[in-house]
Amino acid sequence: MVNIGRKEREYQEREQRILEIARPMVVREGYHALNMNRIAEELEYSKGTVYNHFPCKEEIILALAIQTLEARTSMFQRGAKFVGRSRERMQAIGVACELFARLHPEHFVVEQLVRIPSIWDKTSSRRQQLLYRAETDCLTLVSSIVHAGVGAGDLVLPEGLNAEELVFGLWSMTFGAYSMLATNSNLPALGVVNGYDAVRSHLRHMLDGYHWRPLDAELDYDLVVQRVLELHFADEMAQMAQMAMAANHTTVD
Amino acid sequence: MVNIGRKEREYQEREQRILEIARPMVVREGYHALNMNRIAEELEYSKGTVYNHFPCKEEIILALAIQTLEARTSMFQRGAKFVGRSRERMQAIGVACELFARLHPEHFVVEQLVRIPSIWDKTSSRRQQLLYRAETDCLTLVSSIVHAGVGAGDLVLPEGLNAEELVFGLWSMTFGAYSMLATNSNLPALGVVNGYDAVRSHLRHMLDGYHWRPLDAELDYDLVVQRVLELHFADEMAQMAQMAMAANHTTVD
DNA sequence: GTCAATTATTGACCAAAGGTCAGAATCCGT
DNA sequence: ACGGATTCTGACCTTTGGTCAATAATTGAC
Repeated sequence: MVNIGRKEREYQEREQRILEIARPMVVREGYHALNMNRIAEELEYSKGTVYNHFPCKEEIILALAIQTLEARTSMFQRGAKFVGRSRERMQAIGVACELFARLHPEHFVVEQLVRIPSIWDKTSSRRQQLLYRAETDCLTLVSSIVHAGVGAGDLVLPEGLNAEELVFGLWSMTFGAYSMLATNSNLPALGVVNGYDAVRSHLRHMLDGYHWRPLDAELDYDLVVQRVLELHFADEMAQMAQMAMAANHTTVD
Repeated sequence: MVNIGRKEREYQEREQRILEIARPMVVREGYHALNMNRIAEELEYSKGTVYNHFPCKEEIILALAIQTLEARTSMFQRGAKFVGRSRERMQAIGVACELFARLHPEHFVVEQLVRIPSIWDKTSSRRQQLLYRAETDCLTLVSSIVHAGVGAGDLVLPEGLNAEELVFGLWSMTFGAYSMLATNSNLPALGVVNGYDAVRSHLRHMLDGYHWRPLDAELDYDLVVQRVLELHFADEMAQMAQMAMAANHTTVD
């Protein structure tokens, strides 16, 4: 049965290659440039073979979105390893979330696309379930920290709001803000100078509003961020520094 | 010159009709169903004439988005008429925002679409400027309330955060949350039972976090919402009630 | 090693849809 | 009524998502 194994492996590898080819197409040139002919060409297989893997173009988008979510969850998991009180660990998730958005803006484009009804509706419910599963995994990770906070007595949820709904709020804020930062070039003209700083401030004040202890005034969360970065995201911090340097150079030039 | 006037008027009316035809197409059947041939057919003019008005399909989406933003701004303006302290007036904007999202979910689809780079990039910078202008008008209205709050001493903005960035936070939260509520049917399964209530709670707690007086504990904002609805959105309240009744009926049936 | 059955691959083909433009139709001032 | 300007038309072109009958490759029984 070693041959069946090889076949299967080759099939999986080709599926990955299709996604590797498709992602930069979507990211660099937009949804319209995602072209089945071009994918087949770059893959060096015929179009029919590509359609053997994905029944339609939209299914590729969905597959990319699932990968994206998995990548984000794994980033969140690294943040969640931070040892500390519940709100510190939530701050660690926030660090992971911001890093993910800033280092991999390409993932965001895909997440926005997959929400478009005319794209979503063309995909198979099998893969839709996979995305839902990935989404659940990510949300469960975050809401477990909320539950821990409630359990430790650091947080009291107001009546009529459950832990998942609180996470929904954090998710909405980051999704909305990072989407706009990635796509709305009018923001600086509107007076939004540093969007990422603003998001961090909003999240912190929102959790303060819910009285999640220790409050911002009771603990230096900037220090927590520093420690999270050093302990769990050293590589990403270096990448960010490199990006900042590159940006400086182009500004100077 | 009365004839030139008539011509011009007919041209404008036809442009409106194109948008009236296009909106339900996008809303009911999605972006893919927005079809220039069908528009021409329903308009009872040839395709070339439609292209006289809009150089490409995407330009129609952008025009719809501008209309949407104008409709939202006018709703916000009605809310802003509420007489009270700054945070009460911000609450009135919140009421307008939620009503707009719930009563006109079709507008949301368009706002999401126009952010897609592959759509945005195909539009004329002339119309892009129009959208930016409409966006500025809306944001300015809201940020003027923040400024009023600061001026009255009810709100002290933390260092490094300006009024526009605070509004950006409210905007991100509502945009992100209402987008997801409109497109992610997995939310109830994730535990998000009542998304709209959650958003209201988040906004309130966020503003509490910023210590915008009077705090939630110092004033009954549910009562403010009631008064805003009665004073400025009586029609919309009736519509909501009707929608709720219709939903009940289908549930019962 | 051979061969038939099964499976995988191909690329010509189709239909749908965005976009163009030369000519037809209409309008308008004289 | 006329001629020039403007507007409108729809046949036509191109691109591209998607199909499927024909072909090639693989496999396993003998």
